[in-house]
Amino acid sequence: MMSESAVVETDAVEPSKGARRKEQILEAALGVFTRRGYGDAAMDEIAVESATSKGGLYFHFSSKQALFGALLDRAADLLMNRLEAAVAGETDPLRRADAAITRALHVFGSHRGLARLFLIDAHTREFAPRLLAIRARFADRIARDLDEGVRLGLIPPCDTRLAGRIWFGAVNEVVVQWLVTPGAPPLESHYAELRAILRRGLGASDDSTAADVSADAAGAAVVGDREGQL
Amino acid sequence: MMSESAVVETDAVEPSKGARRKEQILEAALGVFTRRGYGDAAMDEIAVESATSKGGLYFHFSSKQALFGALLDRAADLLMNRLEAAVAGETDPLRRADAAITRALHVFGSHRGLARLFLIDAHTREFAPRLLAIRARFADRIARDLDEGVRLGLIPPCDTRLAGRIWFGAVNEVVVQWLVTPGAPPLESHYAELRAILRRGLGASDDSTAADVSADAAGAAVVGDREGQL
Amino acid sequence: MMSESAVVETDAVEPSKGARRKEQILEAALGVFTRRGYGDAAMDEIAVESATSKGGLYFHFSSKQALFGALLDRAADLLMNRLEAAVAGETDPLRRADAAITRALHVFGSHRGLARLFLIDAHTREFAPRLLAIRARFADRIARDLDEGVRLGLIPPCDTRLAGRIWFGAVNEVVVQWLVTPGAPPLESHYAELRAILRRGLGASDDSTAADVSADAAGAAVVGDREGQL
Amino acid sequence: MMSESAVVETDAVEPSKGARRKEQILEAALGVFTRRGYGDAAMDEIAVESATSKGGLYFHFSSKQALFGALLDRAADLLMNRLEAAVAGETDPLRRADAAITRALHVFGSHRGLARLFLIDAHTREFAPRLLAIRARFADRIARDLDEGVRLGLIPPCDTRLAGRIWFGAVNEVVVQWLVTPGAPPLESHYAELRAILRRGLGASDDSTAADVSADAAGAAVVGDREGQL
DNA sequence: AATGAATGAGCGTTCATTCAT
DNA sequence: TATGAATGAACGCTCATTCAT
Repeated sequence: MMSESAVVETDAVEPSKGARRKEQILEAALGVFTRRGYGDAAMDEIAVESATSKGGLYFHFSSKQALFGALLDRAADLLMNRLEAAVAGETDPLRRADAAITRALHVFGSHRGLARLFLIDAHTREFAPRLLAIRARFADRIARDLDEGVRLGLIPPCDTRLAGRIWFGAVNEVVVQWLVTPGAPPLESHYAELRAILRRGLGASDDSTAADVSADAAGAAVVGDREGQL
Repeated sequence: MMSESAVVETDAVEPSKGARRKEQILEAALGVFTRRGYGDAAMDEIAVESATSKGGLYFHFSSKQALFGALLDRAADLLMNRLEAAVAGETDPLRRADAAITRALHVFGSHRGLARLFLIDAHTREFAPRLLAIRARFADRIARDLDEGVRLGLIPPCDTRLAGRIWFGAVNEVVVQWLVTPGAPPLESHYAELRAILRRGLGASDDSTAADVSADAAGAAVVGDREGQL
Repeated sequence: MMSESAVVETDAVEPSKGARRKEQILEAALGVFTRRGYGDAAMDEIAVESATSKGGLYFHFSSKQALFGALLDRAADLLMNRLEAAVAGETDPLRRADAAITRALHVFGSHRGLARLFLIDAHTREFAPRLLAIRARFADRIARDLDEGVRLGLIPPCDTRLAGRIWFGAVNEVVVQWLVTPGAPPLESHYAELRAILRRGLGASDDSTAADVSADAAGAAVVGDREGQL
Repeated sequence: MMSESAVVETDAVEPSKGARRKEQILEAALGVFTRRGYGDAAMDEIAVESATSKGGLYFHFSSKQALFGALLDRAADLLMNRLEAAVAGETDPLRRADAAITRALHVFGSHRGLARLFLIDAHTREFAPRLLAIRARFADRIARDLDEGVRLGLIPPCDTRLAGRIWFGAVNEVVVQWLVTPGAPPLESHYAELRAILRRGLGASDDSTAADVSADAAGAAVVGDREGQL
């Protein structure tokens, strides 16, 4: 309906043909990297899958590494935007942190490919700095809210940076286990308890009325497991 | 016949020349995989480093993958032995779980290469099942103690498997961040707070008299950063 | 008919826009071929340097080879014009030959890039015939004067074609050595002795009053080392 | 007969299989480089022609450049050995220089491929230093004898290094013209006059009794145009 | 006339694996 | 057992050339 064209126009006034091509390539690349892992992904396959040519790939991206990097950056931006959006509706700092984590779980849960990219494939010498930055952004996002929580007396003082990392690590591991376990129950089934454990770990009271992601997921286009899509 | 018992002996008493050769190769392989990552490690280099030949490598291990797998298994066994040893001295289940985690941190902290291998490089399609099993062993180790803690009323009932994963994830992330951050403060500086957060997360009282790693590090042969050694 | 004279005009009066474009491209091409050598010169770079596009290049020249060929021809014409001009002022045949060689040394000496192009890069199967023709023109130029010298009894009869080649070869080698020797003394420092050796080789008396290049260099626009310019 | 095994043993006691392989490759490489020029020669073709595999090529030579370089070095050594041998029989310095040049003409004349390699293909940025060194060796060889000639008063003093270059350049050009001219008369037909011109150029008397190459070519295995052979 | 995105054959190089010795 | 020369498929990347606009 109306909202559809509205959404399209949000991004830019009709993406140029060049931009669309680039998008095509990124999409194909996500698929191939996801399926094969960085090392085993062949530019040839990405070329075929994106219905272009090897030369075309190199016209738009200067190298395999650059292509993967672009994918990573784009995914990071998107993820952070999602988190910011999820957090925007909350004022209580702990509930903001909650919301960020829950949304992250949610996004990864509906995008296995993205999750693989981020949490597994990117762990290579050459992408370490980029990945480090991304993880830092996430941990900061959490730590900032926790700091605020400390300031308001909601939780006792602690090393909030470390706590942010712990939270990220916990989410990460839960997602990775779920990623590599075929037939595992949906990620959602762990939301509540994960959240509770993390909150309690910081000495906050367990808040069972916490933000419900499935409620505010309005624009989040989460349809099952749409691989290769963000 | 004769040869069979001979083969059996290789495992325990007087390592045969063949077993020693295998050991030599595994040691060299650990070094190379550690330095270069799985993908960039060359069999050539392992051959040179183990003072054998490429043919020799393939006599003892059927493929690069098999070699890496063997390394992973061996390292996992050693790691778990360390954890069991650390845990053996404790009777209180929570302190046992504590001790396991602290020892894990400790081992990784003194063996960056090993940590990379386990926590990063092994994340490839082909090693997923093996890695999964290893992580499960670790999470189980924790979960078993937590179950006992619940049984004894030390902590309220909870999904202890999930908790195990959370603990592992937290440790994992803290170690990885430390791995990729040059000049980071020693891992030890985070022991206390990490432990506290995790314990509190399960509703246990903060136990400041918890097992001290530096005390039970007796057999831990932690000399600087002896890469390529367990 | 009409169009013919029009075409002719492009060569002399008011260069059409198209001809100017072609000139632009040839100039850029000279620079790039000179800098990189034929094999490593990229059409892309020539396109950028000539402020055109790849398509534009191919509109004016059917292929890379054709472009290089055109360059070679143009350069040859220019070089020969220079030689003819240098020779024009002399009536004594031996001094004419002298002048041609000296001027050649001079032109190459002030245009290293041109020298590379002619004396080195053009030695490829595909340009062999063109290059052969150019060398032949030069050798002929010399041989013609030598023939005249023989006719006048200035030198004893000899194989003047061979002598022309020898003279060219000597010049060539002296220039090439100078090209590839960084910090070599200026080419000029070898003029006198080279000339003497060549003349004597044909049994001519050494003529120390021979044409002085610096004197007749009037129109030779030798400003430092203006690569990419003739 | 007898002499055959004797010849084989001259070089070394039965060339090892590895050395033979290397020889095989060098021979094939000479053929391909000669036929296609350095830039257009494909390692694939060399592999096929040497009845090995691409991997085999790279086992013996670390790169295409290295392979070409080895060829160049080997050829240079052989050429210089030939020249030294030709020179050995002469005591008169001018006749020594004569002999060197005549032999060079002779060797090139019977090995077009070698000539191409040396005088044409090697003129690339990357081989410039190597080539320079080789040319310098040749020019030195000549210059040394000329110096001696000056010392003995056979020729008046002159810049013998320059003279060496001139001689080399003359030979070079005569050979190159012959190389690229199909159906040209044999190089030999120019020996006498070339020699005379060069000698006279230095003020030496024309010595028509000079060393005759065809006479001392005894062990030189010059059979028509045996390309790909040294 | 001119543009520049797109093509695709081809390149040099690598490396896990094999096998005659 | 052990060696190391040999293999060959596969890879990332380049670049002259084409063509819709």
